[in-house]
Amino acid sequence: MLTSTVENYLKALLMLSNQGEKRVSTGDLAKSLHVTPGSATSMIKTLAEAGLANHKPHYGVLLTEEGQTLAVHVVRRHRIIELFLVNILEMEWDAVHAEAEQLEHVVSDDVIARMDKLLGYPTLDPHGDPIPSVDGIFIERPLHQLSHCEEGQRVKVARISDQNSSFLKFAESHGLTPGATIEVQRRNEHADSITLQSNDEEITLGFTAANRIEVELLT
Amino acid sequence: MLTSTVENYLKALLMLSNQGEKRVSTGDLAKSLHVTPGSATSMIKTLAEAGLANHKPHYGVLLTEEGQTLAVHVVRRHRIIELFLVNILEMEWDAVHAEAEQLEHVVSDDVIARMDKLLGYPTLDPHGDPIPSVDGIFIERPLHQLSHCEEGQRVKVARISDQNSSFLKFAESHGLTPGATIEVQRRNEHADSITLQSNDEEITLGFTAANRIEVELLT
DNA sequence: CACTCCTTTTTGATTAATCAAAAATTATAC
DNA sequence: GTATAATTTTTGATTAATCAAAAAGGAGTG
Repeated sequence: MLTSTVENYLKALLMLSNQGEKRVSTGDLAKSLHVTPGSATSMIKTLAEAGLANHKPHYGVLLTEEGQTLAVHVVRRHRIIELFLVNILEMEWDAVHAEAEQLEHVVSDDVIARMDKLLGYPTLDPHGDPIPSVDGIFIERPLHQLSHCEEGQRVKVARISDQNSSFLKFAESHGLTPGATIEVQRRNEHADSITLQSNDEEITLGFTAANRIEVELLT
Repeated sequence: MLTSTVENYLKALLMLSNQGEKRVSTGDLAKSLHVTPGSATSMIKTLAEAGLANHKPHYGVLLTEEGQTLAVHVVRRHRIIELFLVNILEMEWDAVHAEAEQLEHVVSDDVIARMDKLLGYPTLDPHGDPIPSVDGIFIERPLHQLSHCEEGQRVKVARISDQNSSFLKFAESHGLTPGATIEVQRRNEHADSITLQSNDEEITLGFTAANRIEVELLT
């Protein structure tokens, strides 16, 4: 069996490579896992020896087919657990990421299958991220970044791609949760900001924050 | 935070000492955790240095107040998780022990509190073992060992004190689950066996097996 | 008291994961 | 085409947990 640490490296590699599209640098990997570059290098070697990654020294790493499959399964476990914690145990959506981070490494496939069933075979987690199927298929929707929307555009919030608890709390407090409908009032390139109508309040977000909110365009 | 390994040693010490009644020998501890005596000795030292256990070299270990409190909390987590897996996720009662063994080390107190609430603040786990309260109180019932019951005695199964999956499967298949009512038909000291009427079948158990079944006497 | 037996402790090695700091490599600049 | 900067890799140490095997300790027997 894989250690939690190995699973975390696999998951990070999956994310940083954009599901295997591009090579990942040692430095980026190290940063994303909060370890030193030396630690990343040595784990990369371990993964390569185990046939889970492909390493060209000084030119980055990429998961092998096998590594990618394992990584996708960790992501699947993570997202099913998150939804379970929110829907069944009624946890706050900003707290479940940290909890799932721990559970994903120890929960058996049997338990995941039962959670999946109890949840009605969901396809999206509480943050709007797709839940890969058992055979590792991601169903990606064609989404747009809120930061790129034009004035007057009405949109449906589809996904918050930031797991930071305080950002999630902030988003929720302004009605920016998956499923919510909002309208872009104004955008100001110079001020680097976009103003939205959400429920009956008006909020202005910087582009960096608006970047983390993905939407579906309406009408 | 404590490592899973430390938590497992604490739990084993709690059990082997009969909730702190008697000192535990290094050998017994090692055996119960499937490690060599040397490993046990070195962990005992670690626990003693951390103030979680009291070690008299060559004369056994005992948990300190602090160690005992921590151990009881691990047991509480374990048993709530077991009941959750059976009642909410509908797992088989013989499979939940192994799963809970993993989960007990990573599930947060918040999740345990939510499971506890969802289950209706239960006091017994699926095997009839008491679930300690948040403040560490065990409610022990006055139970009898089935092996000591007399002929003609009608009893209610209260607890199966064996977590072995195949034994649990066997017990269940003969109706020997907590809550079931059975009657002692015969006991035979020489044959080391006891014969029971359970549902509409008759089964004979050796005393060793009957020892693991605890009961409440009826009428 | 000495001898043996059994248990416990100690010692030295190993594995996974990490870090800090030194060395090597690649990329960039002039 | 050498020097400089940035990144990556290597090296050597550390920590937690373990094992195998050697050494030490306690208990019972004669």
